[in-house]
Amino acid sequence: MADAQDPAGQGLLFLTDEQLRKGAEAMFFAYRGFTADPDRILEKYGYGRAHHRAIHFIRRSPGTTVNNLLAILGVTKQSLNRVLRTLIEDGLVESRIGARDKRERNLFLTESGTALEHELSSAQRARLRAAFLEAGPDAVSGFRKVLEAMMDPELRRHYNRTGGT
Amino acid sequence: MADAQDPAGQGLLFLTDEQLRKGAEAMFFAYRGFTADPDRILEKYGYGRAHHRAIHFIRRSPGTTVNNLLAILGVTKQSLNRVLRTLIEDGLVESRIGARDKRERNLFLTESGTALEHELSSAQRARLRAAFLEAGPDAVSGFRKVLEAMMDPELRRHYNRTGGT
DNA sequence: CTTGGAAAGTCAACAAGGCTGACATAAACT
DNA sequence: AGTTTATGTCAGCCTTGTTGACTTTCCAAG
Repeated sequence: MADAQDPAGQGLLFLTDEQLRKGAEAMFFAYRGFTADPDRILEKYGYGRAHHRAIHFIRRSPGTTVNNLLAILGVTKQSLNRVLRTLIEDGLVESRIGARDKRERNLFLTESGTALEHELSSAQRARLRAAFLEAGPDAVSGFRKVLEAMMDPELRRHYNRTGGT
Repeated sequence: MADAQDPAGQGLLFLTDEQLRKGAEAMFFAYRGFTADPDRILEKYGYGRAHHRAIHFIRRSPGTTVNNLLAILGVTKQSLNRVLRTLIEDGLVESRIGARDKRERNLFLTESGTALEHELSSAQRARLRAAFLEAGPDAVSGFRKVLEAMMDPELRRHYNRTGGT
């Protein structure tokens, strides 16, 4: 029954139900580790993961609009707005009325917003750097390949819309 | 500045800040895809991700105790208890008083609990299977290696406590 | 120039699922 | 007998998600 996915038994052992379940658990446990360090930092400031996500994507695309952020984050505008409002009130994010289209708001990190972004991403990158080093470049390439294949097509577009070679 | 992490410029390009940020986004977008299918199924039954996690780990270790589940899931007993109570009331999970230690409760999936577990894990495995196939066995190996390196040591123990070769 | 619709913001209400703290019970251990 | 452990439960709080209704601003087409 372990070979239900591989009746011929030749080389598809990485697709057995057991291997797939194991992959699912790997995602679950790894994601916990992935968010653990930023979560601890956010708590100091009274923020949550939602604030982190907003800050991250504003840094990635300075001047991005609320609508664009909504598409990336996949939440409702009311939910995002609540988070954004506190960040603006606290002076971490600046919302400028659009130049071309004045209905739009262009979002930027302020100096202190940039500082928090850096604190958060430093911690997260440290964790990833250690994992990447331990696993090695080939493993990292595979990691990226599998994760990309796991994304919804629409999100995959957003993922590929950025820089890194 | 792209090479701040690789002053020598020789072969550590996968550790640049840009690559690490990209890896972080990969985790974020992929996790969204990873949970999307089960989330849709859970909604049909009025459950959430918390129920899925409980069901998953009870199936993985039938007869597991509440305490063990708490350690794996990393939530408070009040939070887990709320989820567990609904699953027991709905007849998806059975809670038997421990044989050796009568303070403990041993948790099992009932027939209908097993059915829901199967529906959830089927959807999740289908997504993973497609991703694994697209990426190939070597990529999958790297995927697993990086994710394992990303876990907190304590969770890594739980991860390695199970079966799959 | 008016009107239709898109972009954004706001208010209210609600739910899931985290959390803390306090307390109850039963069983096991010392 | 007294303490510790495992579990359950009540009450209350927070974050972050949801829906629905409504307003304001403003672009663009008729």
